[in-house]
Amino acid sequence: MSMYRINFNDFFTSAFSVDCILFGYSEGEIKALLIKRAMQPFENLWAIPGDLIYPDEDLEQAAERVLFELTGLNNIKMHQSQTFGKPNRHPQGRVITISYFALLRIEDFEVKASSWAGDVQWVSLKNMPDLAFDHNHILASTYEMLKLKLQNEPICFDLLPERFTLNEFQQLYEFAFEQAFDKANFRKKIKYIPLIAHDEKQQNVKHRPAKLFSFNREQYLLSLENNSYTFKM
Amino acid sequence: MSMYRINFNDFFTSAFSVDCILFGYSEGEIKALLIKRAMQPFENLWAIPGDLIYPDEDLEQAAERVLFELTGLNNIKMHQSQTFGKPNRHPQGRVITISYFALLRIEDFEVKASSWAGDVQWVSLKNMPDLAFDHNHILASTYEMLKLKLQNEPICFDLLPERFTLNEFQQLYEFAFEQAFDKANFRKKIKYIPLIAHDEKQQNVKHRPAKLFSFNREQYLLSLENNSYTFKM
DNA sequence: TTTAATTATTGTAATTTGGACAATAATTTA
DNA sequence: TAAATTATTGTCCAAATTACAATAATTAAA
Repeated sequence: MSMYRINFNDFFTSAFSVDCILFGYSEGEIKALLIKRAMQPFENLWAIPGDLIYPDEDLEQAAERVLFELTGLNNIKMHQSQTFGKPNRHPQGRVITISYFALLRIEDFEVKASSWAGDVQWVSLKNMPDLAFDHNHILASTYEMLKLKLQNEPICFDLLPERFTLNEFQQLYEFAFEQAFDKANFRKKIKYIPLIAHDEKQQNVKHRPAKLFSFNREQYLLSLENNSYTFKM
Repeated sequence: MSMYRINFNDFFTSAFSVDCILFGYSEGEIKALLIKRAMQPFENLWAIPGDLIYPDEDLEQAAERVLFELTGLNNIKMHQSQTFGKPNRHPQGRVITISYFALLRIEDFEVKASSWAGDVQWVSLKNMPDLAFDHNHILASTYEMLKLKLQNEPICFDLLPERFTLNEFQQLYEFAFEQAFDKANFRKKIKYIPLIAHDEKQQNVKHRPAKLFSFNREQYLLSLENNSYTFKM
């Protein structure tokens, strides 16, 4: 919670806000973290966590603060996506909003509604209700950006558990790109991605357990410097 | 020139601005259109054309208006890139700026400094002076975005002349990606890009003239609908 | 008019990648 | 112990990529 909460009108007639889109992956689906607004306007509607930026605050800092205040998520490094500023997107005045996003492992974090958030929940992108403001638009457009990044940067490993099976890895891409891949060919495709093969195996499955892998980030960063490998899916 | 020009202080203590980055290509180099500021702050420094957004104005509309007011360029469709908002990036108060960019053929447009722009000029990215505000940073970061788009969308044809040789086409990519390609292999790479081969040939060269091509945008758009081809370099 | 110089354009052969599909391996459960 | 299930590896063929060579068209100089 911030030290002070200034009145809406103190932001004059124009104001900036940040909207913080958290993407997670569980049960074979990509989900976004939403809050239920316990405040006018759009009271009781689900929304992307977001709020106004203080006049002396850096954008990225604001994104982290707002996310923490509403959901309890702390120290999440956010990436800027796009800025939305239709003159009437906010019913109470001119508010231009800068959207930020981050990816995380749902099971690694605990979320807790606070401040004016009445509830917090992970919602599957395939099952999105009508959201407050232009948040459906913001979310859809940021998801497109996520999919683009999934093809060109190894951010998939921020969504997968720290140790994953090659099948889980494949399923994430099948979900995002809405198409099935051949198992054998998928393994060839990822041949050069630096992975660590562990001795450990999948637990509690009713069939041959798969080997667990993790992403070798150190080696990846090295290869970036060398220009010896560029991630591509 | 707009109908009215409100005082800087009328934008309260916080304001939005747009910065309009125009990329062009000539003499084998990618260039950006800059203005010389005839106004404080940073008077006489070169800068990206940009100005404050009116409180009731759409962002994209603002970008087009500002570009026109400062450079005379009319009806240029701009694409959003990123938003910059460090609290002290503007010496006279809090200004968050949303950067937009567009590509055009330098020889197809005439630019003319007006409003508070003292001069306008195309400047090679390889030879960029110190710019006003954080404009070097904004420009560099938008150029990165341009390079990404050059790989995934056929925007190269917005930079090339309407009719171009395959070599000019190749040189544009060699400039952007700072690497040489094999001529024969480049032609294989672009095999599926829908081009129209004209009977016309290059003029005034001291050697065998190359055939001229143009981009078949209609066919490209059709193939987008069919999902029969996706541009990739 | 011929020839050298220069660049455009096309071709070839070896290698690598990609996709379809089959075979084998390891595990659980009945 | 066998059936079921999924993991993992292999094979074959087509397509793309790479390096490099050959040929074609034009200008300019001899």
